[in-house]
Amino acid sequence: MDSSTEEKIYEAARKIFVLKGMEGARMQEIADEAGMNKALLHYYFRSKENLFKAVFKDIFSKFFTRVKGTLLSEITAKEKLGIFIDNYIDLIAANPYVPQFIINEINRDPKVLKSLMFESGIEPQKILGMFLHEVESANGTKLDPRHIVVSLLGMLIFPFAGRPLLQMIYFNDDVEAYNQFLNERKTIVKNMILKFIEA
Amino acid sequence: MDSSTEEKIYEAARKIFVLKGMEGARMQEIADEAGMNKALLHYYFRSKENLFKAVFKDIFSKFFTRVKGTLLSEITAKEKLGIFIDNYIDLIAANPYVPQFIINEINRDPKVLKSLMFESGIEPQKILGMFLHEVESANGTKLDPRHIVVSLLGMLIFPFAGRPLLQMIYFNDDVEAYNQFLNERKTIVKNMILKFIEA
DNA sequence: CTTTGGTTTAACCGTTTGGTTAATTTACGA
DNA sequence: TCGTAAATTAACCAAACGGTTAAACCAAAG
Repeated sequence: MDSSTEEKIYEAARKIFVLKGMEGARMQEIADEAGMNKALLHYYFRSKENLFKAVFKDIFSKFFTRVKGTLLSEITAKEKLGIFIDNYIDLIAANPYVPQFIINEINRDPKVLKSLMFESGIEPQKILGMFLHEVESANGTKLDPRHIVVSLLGMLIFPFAGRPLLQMIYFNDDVEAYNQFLNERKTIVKNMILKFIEA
Repeated sequence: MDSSTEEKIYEAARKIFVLKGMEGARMQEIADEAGMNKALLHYYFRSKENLFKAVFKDIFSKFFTRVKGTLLSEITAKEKLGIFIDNYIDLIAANPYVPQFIINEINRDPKVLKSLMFESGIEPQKILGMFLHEVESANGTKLDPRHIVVSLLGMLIFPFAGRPLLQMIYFNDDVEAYNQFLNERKTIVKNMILKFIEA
C-alpha cells in the first residue's frame, strides 16, 4: 500500500459508503478501514457530506462512462446490445452493490441529480440517448425504446439487488449455484430482448 | 383519526421506516408524525428495533400474501401471468417504496430473513414456487423458470425504484408522463414475457 | 369523592455522532 | 543542522441519538 493518504481515505470511504450508504456509514468506520486517525478525514475532506459527494460523483460518472464505452464501438445495433449486456453484467458482478447504492442515494436526495450530472462531465441523457437510438434502429421504432431500456436494466440489476432473497428462496443459499445463475443471465437476457425487438 | 394510540404509532412508523429505512428513520420523527410524545413509542414498543421488526415483518408478509392471492385463481397459467402482472404493478403503484425498502433491509441484515419468513406465517418459497409452476407449465420446461421470474420482477420493480433517475432522463421530470409510462408497462411486460415463453 | 391503574408528558441520561483543536511528528529545503 | 510548513494524533466538544424516569393526567370502579 504505497498510495497516498488521501487516496487511502477515498478508497476506504468508497467501500464503506457503497456498502452502507451515506446514513449507515460512520466516519470512524471509514477511518478504521483506512487505518488512520479520524481527524485526517476532515483534514483532507472538510465534512462527511463533502467526502460522500466526492465518492458518489466519482462512482456515478465512472459507471456511466463505462456504459458509454460499450456503446461507442462500430458494429451493428443488435451486436451492440449483446456486447452491452455482457459488459454490463460483468461490470455489476465486479461492483455488485453499486447500482443499488446509486438508486438509493438518488431516492434519498433527488435534488442533487441535476448538479451531479452536470458536474460529472458526462451526460447520462446522451449516453442513454445513444442507447435508445440503438434500440430504435434495431426494432424499427415499432416500440417505445424507453420500455426496452427500462426492462433491460431491471433484468440486469435485480438479480444483484435482490440476491439475498433470491439466493435463499431459489438456490438454498448455494453461492456457487447463484453465481452460475448470474452467468447464465447473459444469454437469457440477450434472447429475451432480441426476441422481443425482432418480433 | 379515532384509531388507537398504538395504531397511530404503528402507521407513523410504517410510513417513516418505508421512506427512510431503519437507519435513516428517527424515533422523534416517528413521534412527530404520530402527533405524540416520543416516550410513548417506547411504552408500546420497547425499542426502535422492536418497532422496526414489527413493521417490517408485517409489510413483508402482507406483500407476499397479496402476491399469493393473485396466483390462486382458477384459470390457465398464461392468464394467471397476465393477471399477476396487472395486480403487481397496481400493488407497487399503491406502495411505490415498499419493494426497494424490503430489498434494502434484507441486504442490510440478511440473517433475519429465515426467522422472518418463518414467523410471518406464509412461506415465500411456496408462493414463488407456485409462480414457478405457472411459468413452467406455460413454457413446457424449455427454460429455467427462475430466470423468467427474476426477469419479470426486475422489469416490474425497476421502473419504481429508479424513478427519479428515469423520470428525469427520459421524461424531463414530467410526472404525468411517467405515470402513463408506468401504466403502459402492464401491456409491454405481458407481451415480453409471453412472447419469450411461447417462442 | 377517592382510589386505582393505565396512559401521557416533560425533563433527563448516557452514548454515539460529526466535527474541532492544540500539540506532536514528519518531511525537507535553506 | 536548523526552521518551517505540512501531516498526523489524542483529546475534546456540542448536538443528536435511543432510551429512561418520575410526575401528571384521566377514566372507571369502589
